[in-house]
Amino acid sequence: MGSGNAGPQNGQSLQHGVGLQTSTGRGGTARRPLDRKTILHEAVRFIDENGRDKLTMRRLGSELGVEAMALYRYVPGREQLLDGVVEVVMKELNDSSGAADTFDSWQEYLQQIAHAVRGMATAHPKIFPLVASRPPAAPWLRPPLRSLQWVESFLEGLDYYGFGKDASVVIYRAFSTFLLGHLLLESAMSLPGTPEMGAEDDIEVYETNDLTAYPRTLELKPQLAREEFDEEFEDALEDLIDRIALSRT
Amino acid sequence: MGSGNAGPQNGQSLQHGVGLQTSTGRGGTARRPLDRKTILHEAVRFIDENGRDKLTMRRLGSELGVEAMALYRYVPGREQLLDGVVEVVMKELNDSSGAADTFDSWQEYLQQIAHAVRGMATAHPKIFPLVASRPPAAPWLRPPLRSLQWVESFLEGLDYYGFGKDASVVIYRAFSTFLLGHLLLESAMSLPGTPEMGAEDDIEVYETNDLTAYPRTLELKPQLAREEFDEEFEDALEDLIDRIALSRT
DNA sequence: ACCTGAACACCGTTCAAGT
DNA sequence: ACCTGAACACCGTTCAAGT
Repeated sequence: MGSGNAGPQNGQSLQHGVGLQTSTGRGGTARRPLDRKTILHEAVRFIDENGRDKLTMRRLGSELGVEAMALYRYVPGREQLLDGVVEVVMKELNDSSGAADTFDSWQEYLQQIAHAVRGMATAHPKIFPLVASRPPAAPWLRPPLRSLQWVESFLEGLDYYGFGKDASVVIYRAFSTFLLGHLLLESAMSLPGTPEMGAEDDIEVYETNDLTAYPRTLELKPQLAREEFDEEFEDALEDLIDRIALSRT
Repeated sequence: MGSGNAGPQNGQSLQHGVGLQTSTGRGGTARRPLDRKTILHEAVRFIDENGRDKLTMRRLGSELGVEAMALYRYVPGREQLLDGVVEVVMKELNDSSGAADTFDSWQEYLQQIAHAVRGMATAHPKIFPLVASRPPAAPWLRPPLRSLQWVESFLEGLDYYGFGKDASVVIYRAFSTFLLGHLLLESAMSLPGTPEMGAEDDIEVYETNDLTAYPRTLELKPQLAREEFDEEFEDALEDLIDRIALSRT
């Protein structure tokens, strides 16, 4: 093991050949126009792949074939860039939701809404926490349902199915917390898990957290470990819809 | 105060502690022992006050009266420091929960549990998102209920009140998503809100997001804006407990 | 034993300057 | 009009050196 090696091994696996852009070759130079939309979409792609913390003005620039400073012409700063990322996925969500009047019942409508939001969360598990926790533009917009357009369309749908105004507000709130809880949990659980141990001595051990001090947890570990997010989501969604139906009187 | 001697004492076991102790440092006491616990508690205090993004190894060090590098003797790095912060507040939560057998019914027991977790979230609104979204140590621990000790004690309580193993797992999961949804929402909404506009000309305006394109949202804005988190939490908690009662058969 | 100085490889952001 | 070089004030982290 460590001979007097002076070379510092940094624990990062960065620097694998990325750049295929940067002019060179390709007779046409093919410089993308580089507008705000291009930047935001690249940012979404990058976070999907590498996670929020790896997104850096400099790295995003190089991914687009420009220096970081060029981005400031289109985006005021890193924070607003992240806001823009949230905007992009919310727009995807808006576009993926069907019109209210294409369903046979309000139950089906709400089901479809919920599934559309879940689709966004599972398509972008590393972005969903941003949707969930960035401060909303208006204080009465609740994460993760935080776009005016989305809320307007939702209220429209509820109106179409005959829900009154008070009921609509209650439903919007119940939906928000329901979706936030389930989807954030699902996003969080789908992510890597703490990347410990850089040393290459031990490999095993790990999995066993020494649960001997926690007998009940140990006993239930197999059941706790079997996650059925699909089923859990569907069951809880049905529950929620049933409760709404009951309160409709 | 003394100072009969003239001339600067050179060498000498420097107890001086004079000097740069930045602002918030307690004036009097000389050098704190600086162990892991001290560091973690200071980190909690700092995030409570300034938020996660402002917490920096260098700033935390200066808050404790040392250079940043001194922290690395007690904490492996910034990420693990944040993990430690989560540990600290989870320990507070464990200590604040009463023993299961001090309640008259399982309903009361669950109520108390839920309120204890909510207490943690509202005491540390800037830390709760960390509790909610850091990858859990074991993949079958769900945020925000992510400490082995907590889960063990919870399972113990459910056992005490006669819940079977399967029911306990179901309840643990339902509780997780319930608490995650409600408390994360509450934390997120209690935070500053996007700090736009640095100009000091107008104050008003702002509030009106030009909702003319969103008539239904505009109409419901007053009701949407009136947040009653207490009531909402209590109502939803009762609902959850009622559902558990029903499934108990 | 515990802490610091100095150094390295990064950051976000600004601004004058290039084309 | 759009981009870059250079610079500034920060970061996390390592390591040899101080006491």
